[in-house]
Amino acid sequence: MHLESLSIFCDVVRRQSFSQAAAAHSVSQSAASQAVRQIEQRLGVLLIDRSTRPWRLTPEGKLFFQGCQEIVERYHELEDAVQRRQHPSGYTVRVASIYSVSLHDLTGYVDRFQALAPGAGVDIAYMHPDQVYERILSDQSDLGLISYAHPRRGLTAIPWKRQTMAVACPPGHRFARLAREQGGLLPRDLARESFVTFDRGLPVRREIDRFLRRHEVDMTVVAEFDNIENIKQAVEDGAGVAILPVPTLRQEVRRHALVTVPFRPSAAGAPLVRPLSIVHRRKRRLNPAVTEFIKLLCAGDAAPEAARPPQGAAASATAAGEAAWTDRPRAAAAAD
Amino acid sequence: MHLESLSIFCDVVRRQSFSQAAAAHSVSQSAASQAVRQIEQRLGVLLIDRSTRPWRLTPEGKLFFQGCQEIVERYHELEDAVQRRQHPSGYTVRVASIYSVSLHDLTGYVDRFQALAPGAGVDIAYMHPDQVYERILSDQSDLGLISYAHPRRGLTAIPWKRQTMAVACPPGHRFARLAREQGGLLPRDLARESFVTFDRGLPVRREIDRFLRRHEVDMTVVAEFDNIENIKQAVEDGAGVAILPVPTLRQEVRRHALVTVPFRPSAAGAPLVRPLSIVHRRKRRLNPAVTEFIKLLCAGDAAPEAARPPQGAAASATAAGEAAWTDRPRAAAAAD
DNA sequence: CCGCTTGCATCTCGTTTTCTTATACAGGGA
DNA sequence: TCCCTGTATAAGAAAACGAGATGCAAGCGG
Repeated sequence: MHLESLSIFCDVVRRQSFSQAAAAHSVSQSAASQAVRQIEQRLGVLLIDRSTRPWRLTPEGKLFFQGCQEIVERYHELEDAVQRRQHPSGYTVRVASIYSVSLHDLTGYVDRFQALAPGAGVDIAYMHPDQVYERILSDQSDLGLISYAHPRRGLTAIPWKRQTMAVACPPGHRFARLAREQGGLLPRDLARESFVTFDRGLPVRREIDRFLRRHEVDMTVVAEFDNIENIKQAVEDGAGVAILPVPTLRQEVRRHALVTVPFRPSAAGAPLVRPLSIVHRRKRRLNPAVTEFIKLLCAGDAAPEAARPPQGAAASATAAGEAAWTDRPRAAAAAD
Repeated sequence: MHLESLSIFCDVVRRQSFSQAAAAHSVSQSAASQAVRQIEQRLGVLLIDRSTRPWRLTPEGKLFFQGCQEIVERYHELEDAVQRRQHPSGYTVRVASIYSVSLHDLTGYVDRFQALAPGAGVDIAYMHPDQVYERILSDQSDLGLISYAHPRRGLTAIPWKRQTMAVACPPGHRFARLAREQGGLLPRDLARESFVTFDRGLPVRREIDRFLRRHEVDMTVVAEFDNIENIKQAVEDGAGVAILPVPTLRQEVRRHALVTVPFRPSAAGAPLVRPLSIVHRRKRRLNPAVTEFIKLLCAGDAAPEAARPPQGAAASATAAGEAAWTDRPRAAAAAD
């Protein structure tokens, strides 16, 4: 019997819901249903009486639930204990991040983490997204922070943040006035504007293009770069405007080198966001310190459940290019 | 994590041997090795230090072993408890058996079982082997007793007995004297003898033919039946001799209707035996009462471990047509 | 009273995992 | 040194798993 199945069963009972338990375990409702059924079949005992609505635990179900709960918990504690023994004092969580997750975003978490777990440390390294994947797979880092996570053999991604994207332009640009006067601009205001953007083939570029196409806006691409820094530089130099994640513009805005102009909520479709994900090696139990750090990262954020929104349940948040995933053979690398 | 893997790990530790633990769990040595490795990989911790010989548990391994042992045991108890609650008092073990497993073989076990588990009962039904399979698969019986068990989707077989086969002939037959004077006969004594045997296509027939071929004996087949009773009748009627499992001849020998003439241990190859197996539905946890009954059946018999002998380990017992199996798509039905 | 929504079960099918067989490799004993 | 025993590893096959689609039944709002 799979311990994960037992855990799902416990969750189903606690939440009185298959679908919620499924979501909590990042599997489809179907999988949760099958997991419980499998237990029942193996035991030859009905644990949940589905004839009544809402369903109830059978007496056997109650008994099994109580035992199960303890067994699952004990096992998790055992794993913790074994792993902690290996790293007796503190453990340094090794994080590999893409450049464009600003230091600023992370230092807060790191401080809180070190306060919370004295003796533990966090070691953050910034690098190209391809390198992030590599470091995770080669076990040089525990966690990776990337944007537009895409399935890769042996990796699991947890949705983290969704950064709103806005237009960036020099302070003297006519858009800057628009921002002040109207509080933002509409996509069609961008028509025929000079545009500095990402390389074709990057997921973020595809998202932006899709957005512009949806709003039937035609911009004039004057430059393409494979990273945000170059784009910002080009915009500062007056090459044109860009569409970038707001948090990545903090520095430039503060020193008045650039201005961010948000989109005004428009009728057509979802706003433009850049999804950031936490990735880690799949099928591997994370060190307690690492788990703690992930919890911290996710706490107070949009996605507290480290879950994929599968099937019917909560499939809304997924705008276009992004969804939580747990590896799956495909291709291409994202850089931005 | 699979509880079965944890259980295997515990067994590996207890027996200080991967191969023995594998055998005890009816899997290949390879599978046991992989199971342990999988646990280690998931934990990211080495549990067994293989650099020394014999290998030893690492400190983490010791810790994990202790916890594991308890968790596995607790889970088994939980399953027991849940199943027992469903059948509060006694449970009747429903056995489906082929005709030729004599009542005599079983009554002893049944008595012992009822003494051991008061309140429990055993319900034995005799039928054609095809029906035995059917009853197991349709959950009308808990256990089946069959000969020459062959893989079937959804069934698991446990080797039970290996019945020695001998020549059966009328008391007046010349073989009867041979038996008295020489204590048995050699395969070649059978040459050109009139032979009553099983239908072609039955596994038992194939085994017998193989045996005769190995000893280069050519018999004259005078009649073929698909069941033992008819064969015995024909032999009693003087149609010829037959080769049958000794225990199935008990009645006829006692009332001096037939004589069994054993084969004298001859040089060439294995003796002729009929393997009997206990089959049950696969992937299904057996009721405690059923487990108990199986234990009883196997106790004091040749195959105390309910195990297949895979790979290097203990592959000896398997003569020719038989091996323990856990389903596997093939075809054909056995009757005898 | 009826169509709609919600929640779970079931089916199918592609993917992943797991297992077996075959083989390599390392220590220990003759 | 060579064989024998015990474990690891590789490759291919088989089984299990899980997602998505669909079915179905019960509550719910009009």
